[in-house]
Amino acid sequence: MQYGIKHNDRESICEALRKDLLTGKFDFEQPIREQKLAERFGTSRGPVRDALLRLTQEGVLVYEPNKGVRVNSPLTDAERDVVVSMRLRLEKFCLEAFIRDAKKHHFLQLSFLLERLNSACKRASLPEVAECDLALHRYWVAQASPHLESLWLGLSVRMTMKYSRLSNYRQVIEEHNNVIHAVMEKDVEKALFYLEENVI
Amino acid sequence: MQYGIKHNDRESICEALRKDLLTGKFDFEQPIREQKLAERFGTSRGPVRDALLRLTQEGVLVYEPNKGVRVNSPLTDAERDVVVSMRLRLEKFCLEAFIRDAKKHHFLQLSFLLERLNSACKRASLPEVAECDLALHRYWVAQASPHLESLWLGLSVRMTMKYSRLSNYRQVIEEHNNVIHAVMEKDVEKALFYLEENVI
DNA sequence: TCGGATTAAATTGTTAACAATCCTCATTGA
DNA sequence: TCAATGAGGATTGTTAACAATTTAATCCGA
Repeated sequence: MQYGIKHNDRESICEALRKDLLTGKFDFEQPIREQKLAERFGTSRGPVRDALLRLTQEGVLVYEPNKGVRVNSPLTDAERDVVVSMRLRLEKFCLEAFIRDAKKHHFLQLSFLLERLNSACKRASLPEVAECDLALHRYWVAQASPHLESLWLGLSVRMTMKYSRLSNYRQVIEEHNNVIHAVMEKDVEKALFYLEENVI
Repeated sequence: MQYGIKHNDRESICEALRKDLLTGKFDFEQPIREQKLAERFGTSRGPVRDALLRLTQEGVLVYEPNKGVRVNSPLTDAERDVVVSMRLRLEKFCLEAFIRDAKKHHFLQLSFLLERLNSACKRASLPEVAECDLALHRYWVAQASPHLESLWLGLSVRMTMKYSRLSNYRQVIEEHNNVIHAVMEKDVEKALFYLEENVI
């Protein structure tokens, strides 16, 4: 299943906003207005509120009663360290399970996602690289444990927001190639090693 | 600040539902109807939808487009292990920071929450024990890192749902006494040791 | 009797209007 | 001049009605 498929408004609005937030299109501390977003997405305020509520729960936005939401302040370095180690713990578990159970078409999908990341890097488009990077990691998490997917998403978005290592495109490709080749060879040790290198 | 203060409908509905879900008042697999909840809480479906959406994001409920939500299936043992270790990583970080920075009135609040847990245990009321237990842990997390509070909540609720060790009331009190006395003495080592024993 | 199409009911998704709250800024009075 | 006050607008919170979708029941024909 692709992530591009949008079931309803609140889903698609949420994904679009998350993308904007990850690439820094909203100012910190500046409130985000529901009406404005509703006009932008061509809906009423209802679905927009749903999306904002969800992004609040993910920690991307922060909410004050009767005042709306604004971009959350960045994590401290110490907080980020904690989040990174939690994400690693989670993603290692999932990657191991993925390698154990993956069938041929899963590997195929992986190649496809890697190629998409590759192409985004060549175009040097930061928003697309960020999206493809997350989509790739998300794939093995979702396959291995749907239960933990939304938990993983919250961690990843929050730690990606702080600062993005993604601007070194050559390195991004290199790192993911390493991980995925190890996965293809079903070499758990090596895959986890490269993953640790990648998720920092 | 107390958690009992409700800013608006969606907050209070969310807390009430979470409490019910933690103590198993809804059947697995049985869909949860918005209209029914709206009548129960004396509101319209709007705030109910907000609460359900939020609980979905926390992983307590699972959502299917056009079909509503139902109670999520429990974690596998392996998944639960991962969640427990993540929560421990997070909570150790927070408890350490809390001990470092806490002032007198924080300790006072801690005593109050411990007393509330004590009293709930004496009354042998499982829902209240569960709530007081979470409120206690939540306090030092919220104090140490508001950023990570909602993340912590998701982890805790999800792992508590699987099975509750809380029915052994004597042990609950014992464990929390140990942790909090260590905190009061600002003995980080000991506090973390007892916390590890407590969060399983 | 069984399977498939059709209709009706129930439920979720969306919208626009209204209520409540917050913010801005001009006015007032000392 | 400056702080307190209050009116007005802007924004969020809630509601009820409507649209779209799913689920259940009915009917029909083989």
